[in-house]
Amino acid sequence: MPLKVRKNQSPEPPQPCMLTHCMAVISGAWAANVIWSLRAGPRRFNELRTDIPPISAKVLSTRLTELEERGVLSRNVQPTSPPSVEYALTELGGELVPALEAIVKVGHRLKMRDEG
Amino acid sequence: MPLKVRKNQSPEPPQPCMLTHCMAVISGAWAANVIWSLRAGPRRFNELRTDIPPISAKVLSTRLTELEERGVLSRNVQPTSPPSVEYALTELGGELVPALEAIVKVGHRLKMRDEG
DNA sequence: TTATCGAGTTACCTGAAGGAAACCTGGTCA
DNA sequence: TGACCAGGTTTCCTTCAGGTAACTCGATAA
Repeated sequence: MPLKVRKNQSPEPPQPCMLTHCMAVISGAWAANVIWSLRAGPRRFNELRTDIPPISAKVLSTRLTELEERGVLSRNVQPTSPPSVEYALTELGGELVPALEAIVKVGHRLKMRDEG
Repeated sequence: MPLKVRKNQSPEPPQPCMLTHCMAVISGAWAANVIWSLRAGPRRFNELRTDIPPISAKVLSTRLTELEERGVLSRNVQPTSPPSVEYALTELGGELVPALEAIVKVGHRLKMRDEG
C-alpha cells in the first residue's frame, strides 16, 4: 500500500509562496549585510563599502536600488559638495533586524555545536 | 575636506562576516521553504515535493543533505517497505522558524503598502 | 589645469547553481 | 514477470547574478 501524503498539520498555514515572496525581500548578494550595517544608523555609500569589504561598487549600487524599491531602506541626498548620500532603514526595514538577529543567534549556536 | 568615514555607532557589533556565516545556514534555493514546510512536523521526501511544487528532486535532495550537514534538520529512515524517510527540524532548526515568521510578517506588510 | 572626491555607471566575462529528464534500487503484490 | 512504489542519483545544459576594471560627472581645492 503506497504511503499517503499527509496534510501538513499546521493551524492556518501561510502559503509557501508567501514565504518565497517574503524571503525575496532580503535576496541578492550582501542584502542582509547591508541591512545589518544600517541597523545602527544611516550610512553613506563608501561607508557601506568599508563595512562590507568584499562587496563591489556595482553590486552595492544594485542592492541599494533594489532594497529601496522594496521599501526596506531610504536614500537621502545631502546637498554637500560633492553630494553625499545617506542610506537608512525604513521603519519596516528596521523590523527585519530582529529576524536577522535570530538567524545569527541560531547560526552562532550551530557553529558552537560544530566546533565545541 | 573629504568626508570622514563614521564608525558605525553600534554597542558591540557582531562582525558582518558573522552575519554572512549565519545567513549561509539558510542559503540555497528553497532552503527556507523546506524549513517552513517542516515547521509543523516531520515530512517525507515526496511530501516536501508536493509542498513545494516547483522544486526538483535534485535540488530538494541537495538541499536536504546540506541542511542536515548544517544541523538544521534530521533524517530518519523508517523500516517500512519501501523504506520511507522522514525529515524533521532539529531543536536549533526549529529556532529558525520565528525568524522566518518575522521576515514573512515584514514582507507581508511591505506588500500591503505596495498594493494598498 | 589637474588631481581628488563621492557616488555611482558601463562593458565584459565566468562559474556555480539550478532546471529537465532519464535512470537506479530493492522489495512487494497482482 | 512485470509494474509500481519511495527516494533518490546522474547527465547534461543553460542562465544570470556577481566579479573586475575602467570610466563618468560636477564641484572644489591645491
